[in-house]
Amino acid sequence: MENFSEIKKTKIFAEISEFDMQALSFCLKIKFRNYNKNDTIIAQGQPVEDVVMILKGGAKLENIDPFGDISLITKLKAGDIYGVENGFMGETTYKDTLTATENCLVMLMNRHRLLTPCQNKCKRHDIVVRHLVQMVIERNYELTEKLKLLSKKNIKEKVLAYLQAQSNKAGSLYFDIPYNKTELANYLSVDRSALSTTLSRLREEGLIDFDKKHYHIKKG
Amino acid sequence: MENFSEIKKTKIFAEISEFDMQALSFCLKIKFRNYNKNDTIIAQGQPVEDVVMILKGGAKLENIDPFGDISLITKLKAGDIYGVENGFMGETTYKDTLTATENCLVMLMNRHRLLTPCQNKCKRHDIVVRHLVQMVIERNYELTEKLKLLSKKNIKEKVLAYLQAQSNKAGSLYFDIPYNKTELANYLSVDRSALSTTLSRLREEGLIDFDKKHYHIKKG
DNA sequence: CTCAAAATGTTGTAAAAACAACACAATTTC
DNA sequence: GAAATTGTGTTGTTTTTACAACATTTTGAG
Repeated sequence: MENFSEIKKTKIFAEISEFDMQALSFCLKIKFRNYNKNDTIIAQGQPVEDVVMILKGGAKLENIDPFGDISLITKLKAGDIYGVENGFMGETTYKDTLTATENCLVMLMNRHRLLTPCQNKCKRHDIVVRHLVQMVIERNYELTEKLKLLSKKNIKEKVLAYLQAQSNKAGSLYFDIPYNKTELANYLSVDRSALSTTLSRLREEGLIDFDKKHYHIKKG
Repeated sequence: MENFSEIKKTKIFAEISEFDMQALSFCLKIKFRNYNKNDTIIAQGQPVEDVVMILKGGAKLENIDPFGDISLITKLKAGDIYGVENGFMGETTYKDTLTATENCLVMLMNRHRLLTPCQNKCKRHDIVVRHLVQMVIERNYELTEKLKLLSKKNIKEKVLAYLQAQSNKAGSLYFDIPYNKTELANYLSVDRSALSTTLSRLREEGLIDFDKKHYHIKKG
């Protein structure tokens, strides 16, 4: 089956055999698209048709507010999905913009088919729904974490909380983050130069060290 | 059945008959608790045992960070739940504090039983899970909305975006919000007096009007 | 490898927010 | 209904942040 090797790698479809995937492909009206770096995969305001899954490459999810200000919501990598909430909430248009940050292979699934138990009551479909729920809950968890970050009252606390969370996630005081400085500022909703100053001061104080996307939290 | 009239009013159990609820009660190891105003329903750090649902009354969900700063995440009212994500994510302790803001009747459900399809493959259980998923997705949606608020770069934009969202939700330019000024400041993670100043200026400019928890957005 | 574009750190300045203190209003409690 | 508690608006001060401009470094495309 087309692109099955990539599909197999994703959490949602890992348990599905190629034969079952064949049927599921039909059931979910699966389509594939290729995008080049910087291509728009989904444009905010577009009518909601599909749930999108990144199969290869990466993309950034951004929101543009009425004033034209852009904020980085998160980055998506292979296996990540976008559009389930929109589908479930009965939204008629996408509420964010998804842009390829590198060349991408993307899989589109019909949102109605994905969320409504299929007529055939196929086991495969159930498995997919179960994983989908799991992913939504994980996403929920991440959103809550980010919310706690943005609730901090100054840049220093935001950065430290972010780095601490990343450190915990990595299980080490040495870790890489997915954002460069410009993107991190955007992610934390703070001014880039202010973030730069804060990071420099934290390094000065001996609390952290960093190089490019690599960071180190110095305890004690 | 005990408290069935209250249970019946909630979205999750609305479709369940008293007879089925009887069985479900056993299946989910349902317990009831009464709390007085200001009582702690869940203390942050406590081991996760149950998913909590407010049956009567109201509560506030707050998070206390390592510095001791408290931030208001949201208010819960009858029918709202807390603890599903914790359960699903394999967390061993509750990550937030839930406090009764008025006298409360609360229902506790065993988190394992709630999330794992039951042995009896009972239809009732499936219905509950489906509604649960719906609620998690709605919550996800709300979190995303709040995230967009907190991403705004100044208090004025935060307030206006919040009020706009509430106005949309109510479907009118006249609407009530669930927070008083102090709580709103907390919810938006801004200083109370700064919020007060901003609101006064917005009223001065003729953009909005308000009294207590009642607001009015003046267009054009 | 070369050159253009993007990212980064730094600095000074202006704007915004936090903080603190207070008077007064509203609400709750007994 | 009186007293105590909590909420609100205002003001002045301090701290933090955003903004803008710039020099340098890094990255990426051809």
